[in-house]
Amino acid sequence: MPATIRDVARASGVHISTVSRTFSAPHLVNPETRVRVLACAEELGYRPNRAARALITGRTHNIGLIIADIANPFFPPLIKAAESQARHRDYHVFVADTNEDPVAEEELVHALAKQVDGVLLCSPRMSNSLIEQLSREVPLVVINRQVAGLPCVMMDVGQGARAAIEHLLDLGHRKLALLSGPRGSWTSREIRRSAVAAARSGGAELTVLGPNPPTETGGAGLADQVRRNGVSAVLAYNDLMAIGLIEGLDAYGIRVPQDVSVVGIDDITLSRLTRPKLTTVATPTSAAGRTAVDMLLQHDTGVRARGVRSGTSDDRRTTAQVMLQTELVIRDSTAPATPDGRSRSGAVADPDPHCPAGPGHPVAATGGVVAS
Amino acid sequence: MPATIRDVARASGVHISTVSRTFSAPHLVNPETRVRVLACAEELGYRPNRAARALITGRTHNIGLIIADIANPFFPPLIKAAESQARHRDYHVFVADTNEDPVAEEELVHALAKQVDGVLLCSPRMSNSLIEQLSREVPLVVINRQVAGLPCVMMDVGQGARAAIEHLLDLGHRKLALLSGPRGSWTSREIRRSAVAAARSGGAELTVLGPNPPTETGGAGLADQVRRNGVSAVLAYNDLMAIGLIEGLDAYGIRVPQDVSVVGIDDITLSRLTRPKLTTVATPTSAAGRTAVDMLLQHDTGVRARGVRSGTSDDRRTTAQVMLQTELVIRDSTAPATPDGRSRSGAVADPDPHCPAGPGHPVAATGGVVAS
DNA sequence: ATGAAAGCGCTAACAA
DNA sequence: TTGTTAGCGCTTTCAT
Repeated sequence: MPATIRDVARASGVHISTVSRTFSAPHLVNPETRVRVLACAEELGYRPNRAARALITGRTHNIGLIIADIANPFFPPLIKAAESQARHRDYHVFVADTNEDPVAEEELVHALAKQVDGVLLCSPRMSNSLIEQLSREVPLVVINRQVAGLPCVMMDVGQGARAAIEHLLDLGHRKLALLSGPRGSWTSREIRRSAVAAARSGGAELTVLGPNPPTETGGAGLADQVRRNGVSAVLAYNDLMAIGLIEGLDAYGIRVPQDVSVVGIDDITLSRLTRPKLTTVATPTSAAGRTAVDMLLQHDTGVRARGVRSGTSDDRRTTAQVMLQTELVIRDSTAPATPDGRSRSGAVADPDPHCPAGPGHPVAATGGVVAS
Repeated sequence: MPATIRDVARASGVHISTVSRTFSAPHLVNPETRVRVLACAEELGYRPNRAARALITGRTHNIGLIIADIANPFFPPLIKAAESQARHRDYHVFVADTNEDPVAEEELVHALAKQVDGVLLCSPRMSNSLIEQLSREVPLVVINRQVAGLPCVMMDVGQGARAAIEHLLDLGHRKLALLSGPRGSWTSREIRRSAVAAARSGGAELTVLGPNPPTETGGAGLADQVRRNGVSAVLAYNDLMAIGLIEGLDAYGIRVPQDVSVVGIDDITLSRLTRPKLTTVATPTSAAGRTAVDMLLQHDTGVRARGVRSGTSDDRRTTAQVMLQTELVIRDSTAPATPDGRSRSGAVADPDPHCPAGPGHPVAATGGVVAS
């Protein structure tokens, strides 16, 4: 039986409202009284019931985090950073997994709406209009997607994809392929747009393969197509697909980077641990998680004034949109093309395998506001 | 302004208690009325406020999941499985990360207690007595640890470690090392106990190195010690450390498995993707997550009878303890020892790298009750 | 089958 | 500075 505010009031000989103030507005209570109340509360192990408090204040001190696939190694660092940041601000986090299913996404927002002060929508697959509509039910911050009028945290994968393509171009590759991501993914569209443009302006040919599930299996399954297309270099939607592709190519006896160069996106931990180590576009996922929480909580004064059911919700937060920088990290899965269109094995392809881990590749996390 | 029960009552011309019944006890309401109420609710987008409901029923329909480190690839599959299972049963999940800190663990349980119907404690680092004490504040299910009198979900790492050591013994290794895990880890103690016993009964020498942080870095940092100890085979607390160790050894020019054999524990996705592919003890993490949720919710009738503040909480759940099976998965990081005490490179060390993925290694997830 | 009324734990005017 | 009172959204006796 957890102690209630009444137990504490009784024990310390004051009215419950005094106990309430002791916790939510300490400066309004006599220091001596406060000490006594605090002592009794401590004694009884009393903790304010947040749900009861929320009922009247309108602030739950909870947030929701809706994730496309928790088991995808791209997300855990983001979840970790978001949870950590939220807890620093005394918020708890509901985490929910949609399995990349747009319908589950919507249902989850509805279900969570009443229990949270806001929801972080991470890599949503639903339509823009639906997202806008849901944002009228509960404050939303969108991660990995741009939605007009809503606060968004994006990573500049467009710039990253361009850098990746240009790197491949520099290495002499002229016949490229792009492994695109899931249908409905903003990130995938950005990558595609940027990659196509970069290839064109570089006078190279780029074949788009997809859409595909953003998994290792998704990548492995494309090995045959990549082989038959006769491309010498591939950019994948993410590291998982890139690694899957490398495995798949390996099964055909095609070596990376000697025969084909492969670039991933994300720089998940895994990408430093496979052989060859993956050349990839690092995305600042932890920073994205932190930033999204900050944006959500920024204007969360809560205080839905008692009884005031304003028809005009003019408490619209300033809908900043933040674009986080990405950075190309060159490792061992890319090498110069040979005249016949294949990669050439050489120094770049086989760096000293005995050199220690090295200083690592820093990830730029500087955010620049691109809209407001 | 979300619609409340009163709005629905007004719209459908009934009393709020009828609306309430429509949702929580539909059979008690006239079918025609029910249809009308439901229609109005739908129209208004009404959803019962779970927090308000919890205030009176005592059931929040939330659970807490406390994780040692979300970014450790061991946990995401467990989180995913737990969240999925919880949602199937109409529960939402708070996820919190302790960063392996026992103090954070305790604070988190307190903070979450009022908002959840129970907490899953995953790989807790705090003391048994504290866990028992906390379990009087909120129902607990302990994962990856055995605590007398409490429901626990364990994975049989003891048996796994024994199988791993025996595998190494079979390969002819006689000078072994164990990389132990974090201080306070039940899993680490079990592994150690079992590995020491297995080595002894096999007449082999086993050096225990640790405790260590359960990370890649933790493993890499031990390469020098492993080298100087002149062991020919190593069992690591987990795959991350094993992979880190392999990297670290590589920096010294020591090859795995030719010079040293390495076995991990967990079978995280990563372990199939590194070179060499890691020999490891597969632990059924998804099954553990599902099972833990089931155990927590099994007897969750909730209904803390109104006003009845029973001093004797005799609603103690049956405290079953479940031990999930593990399985040794032999891949490419182990090879026969040579007479001089090093591994010999050979067929086992270098299997056909071009053979496709293969059927994969199934993970036994059959749970056997070992106590009640 | 439905309504009336009390109350879960708490906060926030308002009074004193 | 403290107490009084009303009530957040909901469920649950108890009547009717």
